[in-house]
Amino acid sequence: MNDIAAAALPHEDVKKRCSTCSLRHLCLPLGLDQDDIKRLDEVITQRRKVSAGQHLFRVGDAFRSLAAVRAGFFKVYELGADGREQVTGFQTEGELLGLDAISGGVHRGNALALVDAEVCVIPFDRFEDLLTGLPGLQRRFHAILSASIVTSQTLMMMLGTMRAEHRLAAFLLDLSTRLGARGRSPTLLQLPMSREDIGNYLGLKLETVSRVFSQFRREGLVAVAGRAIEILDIDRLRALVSGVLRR
Amino acid sequence: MNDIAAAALPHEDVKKRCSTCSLRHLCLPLGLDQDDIKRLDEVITQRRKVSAGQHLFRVGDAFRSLAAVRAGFFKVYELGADGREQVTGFQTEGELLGLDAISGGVHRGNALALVDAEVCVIPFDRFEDLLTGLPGLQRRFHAILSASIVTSQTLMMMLGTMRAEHRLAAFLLDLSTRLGARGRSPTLLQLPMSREDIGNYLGLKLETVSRVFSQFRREGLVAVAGRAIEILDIDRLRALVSGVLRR
DNA sequence: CGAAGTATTGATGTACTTCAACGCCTGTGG
DNA sequence: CCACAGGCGTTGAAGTACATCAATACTTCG
Repeated sequence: MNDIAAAALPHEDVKKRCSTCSLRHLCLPLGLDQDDIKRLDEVITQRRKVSAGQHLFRVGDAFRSLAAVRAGFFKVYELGADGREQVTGFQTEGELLGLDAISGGVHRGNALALVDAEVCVIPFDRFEDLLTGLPGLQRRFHAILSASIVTSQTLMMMLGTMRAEHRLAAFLLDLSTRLGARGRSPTLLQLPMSREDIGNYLGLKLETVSRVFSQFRREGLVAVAGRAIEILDIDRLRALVSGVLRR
Repeated sequence: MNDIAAAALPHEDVKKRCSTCSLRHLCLPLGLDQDDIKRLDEVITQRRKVSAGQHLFRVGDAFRSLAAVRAGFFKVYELGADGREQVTGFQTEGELLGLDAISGGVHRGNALALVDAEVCVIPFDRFEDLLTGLPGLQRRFHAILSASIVTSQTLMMMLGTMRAEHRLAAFLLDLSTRLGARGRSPTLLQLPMSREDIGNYLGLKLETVSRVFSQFRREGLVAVAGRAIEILDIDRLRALVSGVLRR
């Protein structure tokens, strides 16, 4: 099963798709002309490398800028009053970090790089100023914020109503979709996070995650080799999530 | 215990606090001058009454405007693929409805008035145009969107890590805080929603909600008379949520 | 090679659900 | 006015999905 591990995550360079940063990539279809892009480039100048195991920011850090992930994978998590951890999301290429810190001016979560990563730094003051002159970009930014609300609500729905197998299926499909949209293989996934992280995100314990993976393997839904996952029957996975397959 | 029912929710008029609408109220501390307020008033002209049991919008409705709740209480819920309901939030005075529809242009949830309600209609196109000219308002709007993300994430955390009693305690405290901030009693709550709605929101069954209410009553944390709730020991309730009181 | 982190699998425990019965309240029609 | 139905809430008994505890294997790295 080592072929899976080898084939997943073709980590070639992503620079072709966005010359400066993923946010610019997000904005290109918005009718920004050369001038607008130049102004955007003037705001987004700084890049930052974050190696695996390092934090990009931590709870309580002053919020001064958003970060657009250029490469790599982040886990964002909070710590409850009694120290229990709750993972609130996994962010990869083209996704923004720090949106929840705009209100409050302080980061609410810890952003940890799960693999070596790189981000574009977007100073928020200057970015907001820029928005007032670029209605298309403003509109886009509001849509991004709104989409982030939708993502959280979808997860809420999962945590509130779904069973363990449905949650894991939904998780795999979400990852597949997001990676597929970024030109990666939608069926060969190299998970950057542990079973414990997945479980934490899904409101499950790591043993349960492991058991469900094994169950999926037995049922021929996926091939599992540690953190390398191949989706074998995406239709049945989808059917599981949509509740067509009840027990 | 009828005194509780009588005392809760003094439903007198709210016009004193915000002459046109709750959003304007939100914006007043932002250094908007008379001119700015006038421009805001020109955009927010329409009000709409929604009587109890009526929907303000439904899934799939075209998104053209946000709604600021002036009075009453809404429940926003989604229906899963198989018809299961998931309540994503309860909105009251001064809170916005429809933020999740900005991306996509279509409402993702159903907004149902639990009691007679009234909203201010905020045409979103014109509102966005207005933002470009009013940096303070823009900033405030971004903060509102961001706060909405935080709210969802907090609920995620609850659903993912907390036990039934902790969830209900957190729910009561959240309600208490929000109503308190709006000049209502923070200890005498007249819940506008059923046990089933609460359970659905918290990822629990209605029987469980009922049992936990009874448990809280036995422990002297709250007085319960149907939907009229009096918080008797807010400190112990807080201790429960923060995990200080483990079993 | 040994140590530490990570994953799998089994046995047992439990928090919550499900099923069911009953009481309370409100409204409606005879 | 009372009878009765339907919605909502409470409480008990039994069932189940997941957690917890525990043993073992795998993977990585010094």
